[in-house]
Amino acid sequence: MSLRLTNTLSRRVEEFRPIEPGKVSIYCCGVTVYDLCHLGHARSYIAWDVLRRYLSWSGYAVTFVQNYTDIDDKILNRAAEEGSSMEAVSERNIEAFVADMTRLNILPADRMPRATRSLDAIRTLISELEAKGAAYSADGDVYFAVMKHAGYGKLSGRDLEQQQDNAGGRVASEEEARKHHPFDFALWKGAKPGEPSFPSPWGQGRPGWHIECSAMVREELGDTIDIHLGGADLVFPHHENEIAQSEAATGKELAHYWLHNGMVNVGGQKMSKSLGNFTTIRALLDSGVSPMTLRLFTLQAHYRKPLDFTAEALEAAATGWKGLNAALGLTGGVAPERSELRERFAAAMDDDLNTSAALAVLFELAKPLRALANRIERGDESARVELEQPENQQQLALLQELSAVLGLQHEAQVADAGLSDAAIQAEIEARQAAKAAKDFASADRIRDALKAQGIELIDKPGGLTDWIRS
RNA sequence: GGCGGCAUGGCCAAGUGGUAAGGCAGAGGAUUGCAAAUCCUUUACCCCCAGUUCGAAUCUGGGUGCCGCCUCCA
Repeated sequence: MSLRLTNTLSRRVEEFRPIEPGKVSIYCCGVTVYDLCHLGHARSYIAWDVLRRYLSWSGYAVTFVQNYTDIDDKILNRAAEEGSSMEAVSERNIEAFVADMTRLNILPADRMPRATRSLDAIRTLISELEAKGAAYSADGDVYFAVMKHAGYGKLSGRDLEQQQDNAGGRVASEEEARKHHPFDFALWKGAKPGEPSFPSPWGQGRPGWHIECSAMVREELGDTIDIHLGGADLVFPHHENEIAQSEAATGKELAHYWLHNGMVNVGGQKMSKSLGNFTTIRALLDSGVSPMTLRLFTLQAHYRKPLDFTAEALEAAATGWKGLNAALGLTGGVAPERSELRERFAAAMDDDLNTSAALAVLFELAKPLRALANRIERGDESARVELEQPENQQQLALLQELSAVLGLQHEAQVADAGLSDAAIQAEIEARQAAKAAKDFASADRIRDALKAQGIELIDKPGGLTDWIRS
């Protein structure tokens, strides 16, 4: 079986066939860098990271491009608020983006173009559209004429005639007045006083949001790419407009496959900055949730479905990850050539990236291994011997291999600088003395005190006590 | 109003015609001074109604509830 993906264009699951055998070009809509990334971004980029890892694992040479939108009203607003500049806000948030993605073990894109560095490509594209009569200028702005593009609406299933009379939510503005059609959108926005602007044939100004992506896709990957990625909230208008611009200019299909991830919800509502119900990636990770827990949490659901973010679900993922992590902490092994479990894993992933089913394979692989790992942790030498058996070695290597495809990697126990090993050992001995004297109150006090410092005691048969940092 | 999607055990979540994966929680057991941790075992007929079928969670029709997009948004 080969990879099948849900293509938003057809709203169906389609077999994946690359333009060039063995190669895949991917463009992923990136972030507007006016603030820190939240869990919605994490979910999206984890999903696409897994797609990319799976394609690579399957033998494809993947070229992955992701953009930064570094000029936008929100960035300018933010800069004005804090009395800094557009560049300062962008740079800071790009740095934060890279740091957050790195923590989540998301592979960096092969190239990460920025809107402000792609101005030539943007201006060229707008000129072409203008020459083809698909764009018109009005008072320093340039708009795309949706009525001039026959395929408009093909991605989002929108009918211009039907939508026209309902403009609910649309705000009447000067900009609206300049448009020929309510769905027309700005390719170039004339400069406003005090805002950064760039020269163009239409005067000083800056690019509209949608044209940036069209230009960057083309510049980095060409007229037609294999896969275009993004959040479900980008289907309309962003991706619809992107298609219209690119296809009107080149006359070629922009992307063969459009994949969209579901939203992260909080209390049944979409997590978003405008609703203010968001948790940033770093706030969550800094609160003690491990990056791999977050990864597991998102991968337990299918990427297209909404994912409700709750403390309970996260807690469940944390406990689940603990088991996988224990098994992944083991070393050694040689993966078998063929394996029924590897085939099950691949079959699940081929089925529109069914990571939930793929994870079931990992849990199955990990089950006996984590038992061994935990026994070894507790000083059981026979477990060490069992682990050496070929069957376990193969299972371990396979677990490592498949986990890597999902970007799941072993997390070492968090080092606790607070207590030295010797100090902990001394406390354990004090507790043992108390136990020997049947002074259980003191013994419990010592145990609780250690636990409060992240040291967990494990009583073993024979009156011995091990400890681990929890 | 238009377009799209979802509804599976206490929670999360796979499964798209052949009799319900997996994770968490819970229960029982082992271990422990008691715990914790760990190990073993274990728990569902799929929102409602009607229909198609030998057979449906899975297909069709209707209903109910929820969500996303239509305005910046992963």
